[in-house]
Amino acid sequence: MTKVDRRILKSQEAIKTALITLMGEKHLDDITIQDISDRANVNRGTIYLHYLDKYDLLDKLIGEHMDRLRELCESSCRLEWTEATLVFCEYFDTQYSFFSLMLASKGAPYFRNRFLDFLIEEFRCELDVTRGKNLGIKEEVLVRFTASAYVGVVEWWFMNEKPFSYRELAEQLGALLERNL
Amino acid sequence: MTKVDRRILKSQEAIKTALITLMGEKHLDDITIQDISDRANVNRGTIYLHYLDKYDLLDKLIGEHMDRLRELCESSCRLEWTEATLVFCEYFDTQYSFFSLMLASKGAPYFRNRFLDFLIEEFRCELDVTRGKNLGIKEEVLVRFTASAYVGVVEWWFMNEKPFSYRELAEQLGALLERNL
DNA sequence: TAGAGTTTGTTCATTACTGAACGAAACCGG
DNA sequence: CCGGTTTCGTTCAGTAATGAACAAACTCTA
Repeated sequence: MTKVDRRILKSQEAIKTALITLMGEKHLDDITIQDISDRANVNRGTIYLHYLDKYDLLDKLIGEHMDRLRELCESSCRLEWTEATLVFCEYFDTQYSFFSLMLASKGAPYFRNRFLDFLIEEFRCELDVTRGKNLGIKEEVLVRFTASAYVGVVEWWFMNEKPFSYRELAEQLGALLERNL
Repeated sequence: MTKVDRRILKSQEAIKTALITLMGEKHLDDITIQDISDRANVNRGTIYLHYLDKYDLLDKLIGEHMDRLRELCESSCRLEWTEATLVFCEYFDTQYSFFSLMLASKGAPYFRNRFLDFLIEEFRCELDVTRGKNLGIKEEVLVRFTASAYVGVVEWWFMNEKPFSYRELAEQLGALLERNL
């Protein structure tokens, strides 16, 4: 990873936080590129230097969060699901405003799918259907089943404004994962 | 006032706030240009593009506050001293962290003098020693007398961490000014 | 649906900022 | 007092961001 010009990092950072705060105020469709550049205090053209359009911007923004979750996953892949889930839920908690915004906003389905795909990918490489409790169950089915369940619970947790701590969430989810994977 | 490139404004803003926060942590003499550029997330050379050195930077920073006070003065020059002082003290209050930092830090004497000079200048053009209560008193003396008194009280107010509200400060100062100018 | 006004996406020349490098000055521990 | 290290102030070629302009697409509303 070669060193990136700080101007690029600063511009992108400003643009991304501008989009996030704007999404807290109105729907993505009602946000113009001008709105974003104004809020980011950046020339309108600068946005096009880094992103195709606002959807690409949101896409990359979500992608970065998924990447960070993936990193967390890799750095704790030796752990059991219970502990790995704790690491995840801790991240959810620290990024609460972002995730709840993503799940609550109009763009929710898009984010949901990105998150689902991410989990499917992660679960797949940690799985073994050739023995044990899952003998006879198709990998594709098991993975989809579990990932959907996972997303559903996380989504519910955010939509209900953290009805309990992220530690409890992790405990419950962890137990259910152990049972199924 | 022609429109300034936003890059200039952003750089200068970052550099100035970097200096202010650093001055809250250590003495100006212990702050290096590198410290400032790191904190501002700006190339070291960029600082030299705008300022001669850290003293010039502080100088310009103080100057801007004096300019703002001068503007306040002009936009309310029709007012009596009591009301004009209220406008001043309100500004002191909103910029509390900056002013108390300036008066508390090692560079205090320098700031004090800038503030004193500013007041002397302002008082001088509002003054009339050819009649009334000040007949016979030299302008130079009266102006210096009053400005020093003013600075002394403001300094005391900041050093003692706002022993009372800025409104009270303005009332008291205003009354004393009316008596002397 | 016509037409006025936005928003978009792109181009262009200019400007500010960048990282890297450098010698010179200042600082500091032995 | 010396030699090593830090900080300074400056140069440089390269790059990112800028404001202005433009035609095209889109969105109102009359």
